[in-house]
Amino acid sequence: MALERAADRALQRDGFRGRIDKRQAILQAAWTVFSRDGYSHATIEAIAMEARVAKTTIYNHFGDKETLLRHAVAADAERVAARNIAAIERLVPDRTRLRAALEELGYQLLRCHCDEQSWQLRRILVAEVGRLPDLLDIADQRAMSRIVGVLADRFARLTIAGLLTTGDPLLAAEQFSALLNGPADARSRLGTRRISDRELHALARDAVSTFLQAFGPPAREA
Amino acid sequence: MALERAADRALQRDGFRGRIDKRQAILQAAWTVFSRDGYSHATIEAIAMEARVAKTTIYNHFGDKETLLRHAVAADAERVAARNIAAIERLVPDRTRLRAALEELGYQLLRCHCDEQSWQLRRILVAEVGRLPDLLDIADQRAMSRIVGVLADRFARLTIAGLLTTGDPLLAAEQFSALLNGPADARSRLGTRRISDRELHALARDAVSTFLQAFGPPAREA
Amino acid sequence: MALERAADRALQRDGFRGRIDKRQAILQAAWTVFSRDGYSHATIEAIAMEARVAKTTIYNHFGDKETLLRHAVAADAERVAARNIAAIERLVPDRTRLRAALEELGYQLLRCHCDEQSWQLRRILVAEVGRLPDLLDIADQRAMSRIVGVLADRFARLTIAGLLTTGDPLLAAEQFSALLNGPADARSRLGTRRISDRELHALARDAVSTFLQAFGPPAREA
Amino acid sequence: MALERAADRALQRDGFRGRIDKRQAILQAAWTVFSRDGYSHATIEAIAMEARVAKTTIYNHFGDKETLLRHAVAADAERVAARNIAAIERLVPDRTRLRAALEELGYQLLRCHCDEQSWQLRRILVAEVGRLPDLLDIADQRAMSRIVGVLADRFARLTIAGLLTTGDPLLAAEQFSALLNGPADARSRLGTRRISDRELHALARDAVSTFLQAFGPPAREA
DNA sequence: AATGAATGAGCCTTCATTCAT
DNA sequence: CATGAATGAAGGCTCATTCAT
Repeated sequence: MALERAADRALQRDGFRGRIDKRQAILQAAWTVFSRDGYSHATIEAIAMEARVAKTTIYNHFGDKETLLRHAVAADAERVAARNIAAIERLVPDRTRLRAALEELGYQLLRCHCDEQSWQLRRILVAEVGRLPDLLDIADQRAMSRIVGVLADRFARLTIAGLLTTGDPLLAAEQFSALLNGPADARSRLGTRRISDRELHALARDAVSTFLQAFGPPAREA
Repeated sequence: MALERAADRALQRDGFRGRIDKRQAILQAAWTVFSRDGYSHATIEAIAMEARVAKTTIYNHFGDKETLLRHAVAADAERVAARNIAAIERLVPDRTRLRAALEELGYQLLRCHCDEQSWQLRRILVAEVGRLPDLLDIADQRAMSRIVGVLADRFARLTIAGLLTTGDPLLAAEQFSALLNGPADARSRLGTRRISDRELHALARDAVSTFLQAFGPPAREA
Repeated sequence: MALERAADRALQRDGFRGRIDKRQAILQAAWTVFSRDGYSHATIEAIAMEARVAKTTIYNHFGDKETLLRHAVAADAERVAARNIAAIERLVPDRTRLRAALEELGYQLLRCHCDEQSWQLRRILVAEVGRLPDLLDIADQRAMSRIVGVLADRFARLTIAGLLTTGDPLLAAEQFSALLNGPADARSRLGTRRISDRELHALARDAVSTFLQAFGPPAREA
Repeated sequence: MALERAADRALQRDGFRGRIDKRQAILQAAWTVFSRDGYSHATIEAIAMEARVAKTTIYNHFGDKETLLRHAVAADAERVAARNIAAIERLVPDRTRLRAALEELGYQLLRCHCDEQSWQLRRILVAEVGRLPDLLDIADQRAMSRIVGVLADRFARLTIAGLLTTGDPLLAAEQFSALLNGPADARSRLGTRRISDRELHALARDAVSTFLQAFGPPAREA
């Protein structure tokens, strides 16, 4: 809400040093610091320095640390969602190379999932969900739910097109995600270890393989 | 190591400045507080009060907050692992009701997974893995790895018995877990919402269903 | 360096959470407390109270206790040096009453040396030089060295004027100081006991007497 | 006082590991730690470890930290005094090489004065004299006063023997010490820097030179 | 709206000291 | 007497937050 107010004056004058918009700078800096240090260890001062802004300015814009976190999380969730959805929407229903297409999609989703930024978002969510439960709402409605939703849509269309056999596209979408992310989480040691591209491809292949045996096209694919 | 020293005097009277088993009391209290408040928000003082002990006593036993966390995590991981493994080992290879048995196993694992204690352990791990990477090692080697390992063993036996078709039992175990936990995580809103028993059963059924289509017995079971 | 920033607003009103010149107030309070209690026994809280300032303000200005000590020592060394040098510069080369003039100088230097403030500075230096060796540099270059240097200059001029016979004016200055301070230190029990003015005069006389026999004017004074 | 009680049983039985006497071990350890870390930074625990003794044992023997310090200081003062006095007593009244003998004495006294242990004793005295004034009495009556006293005696004898001209041997002794130690203190940066033997000899020569011009034999020695 | 200075609450940790055996 | 465990009282330092300009 307050997030937009600033956008309007994003182009206004502003004395000295060229600057995009303080509010934006703060949000970026906040995310940088929050995701680097975790919410509790992050300090407003660090964020202020990163944003080249006085501490008080942050308070003027966001009121307090929690609110700042909420805004930062919202912004990041948006970014994360955008990347995931873009990947999903590249999935074309092509009868002849369904498996390849799904594998490519799986790979792309895994890349998003294993990205540092994604991990950091999840880390903060998990860490703070006890104290700040609404954080999850924010992130969920901007990223998680939307992503699975879009994926389910795709699967529904593929089902209609006779390429998949999903009684419940949403369930299929959830399981597709789970088959991708579950093993990846284990292998990346909660995002601590980088997973090579080759490994990612392998993970995608395994997931798709299982997925297709359960939800593959009606007749063939025994 | 030093963890056992205390056990010896576990039976003493309580005396004035009693001693029963302070170490154990501290460990329990630590876990209570850590998992309730998160590592950073937890204070040694709160733990001391919870354990009915002087703050310094904690330092005498564990040195510092981090070390205390490590010990507490280790202890809890042990508990979590025990419960999971017990559930797995109850899985009997019975040809006629394989599906029912797997569903029961899935349900039990889900109950473990969705248990508050489990969630708290995971929360702390995820939250602090950046700053304290060895925490993951501790938990992984005491719980996560062991659990998947035992599960894989089971699947291997079932494969040999001709009840499953798993080329790579470890992969099967990972995917089985993923199919269970992934959807559960989403539905429980990262452990924030309790999932009803009925829901858990449903989740188990869905997971097993997909699982069996991929890894079911060779001939039958279309 | 940062020491001056505050000077600029030295004239402001006092306001509610006044500001007059906190930095200066802190420095003074710090010296009061440090020299009263010694570095280790002094607490930041005591200093804060003495300066009527919040503890944090001290940290904002000086970063930590050590740095605060360094600044306080520097400030005090400056004061001590000023007094000593002023005394030395009052020494006029007068042929007829050289002895009287030297005795007066000796007396003045002893007064400086035996002053509480001087003793406190020395106490802290000696006590902490092990842990904080650079303290000595600070004090030395602001007080000790300068003082002996100025004294040596004076003696050099007197030598040129034929009033003294100092092959090495610096040595003469050092020995002059030593003859004054050494006995004074013993008599004052490391600054614990006040020495009466009569005693100080006597000490000066003894020192000058010995000094002149070694460095007195060329011809006479066998 | 309590110091002697233990000495009596120094040879008694004592269970286990061969040991000289716990009390003695504690005293040594105390001095080691006190002089290494300074009184405030020294911890009873460190002393206990150094002495291979339980903390409580220290309390059994000495009651509290201050008392322990007093005893340790007393013991060390004794040691320091012994070394100094030994040096002084080696001074023989020899007409033909008085200067050489004095220089040798000066050199020996400087070595004592500049010794680490001496500095540490002085450091602690100076640091704590405010809070624990009786420390000075202890050290003074066991070391400082005795040393100057013995030196004054020597000078008195030399005066009677016609080798020196000291109206007040005590003054002469004090000034002799001052001429030695004053410059040495400056050059050693309060005991921080080691002074080479050559330098020490030079310092002794300078001191003796001035000293003899003031207190040399009656007629000769211009 | 932006800033520099100041604040108060609190946290981790240390240490001299005391119990109970 | 010696010991291991436990304690209470601080102390240094950090941080979110607020004034006053």
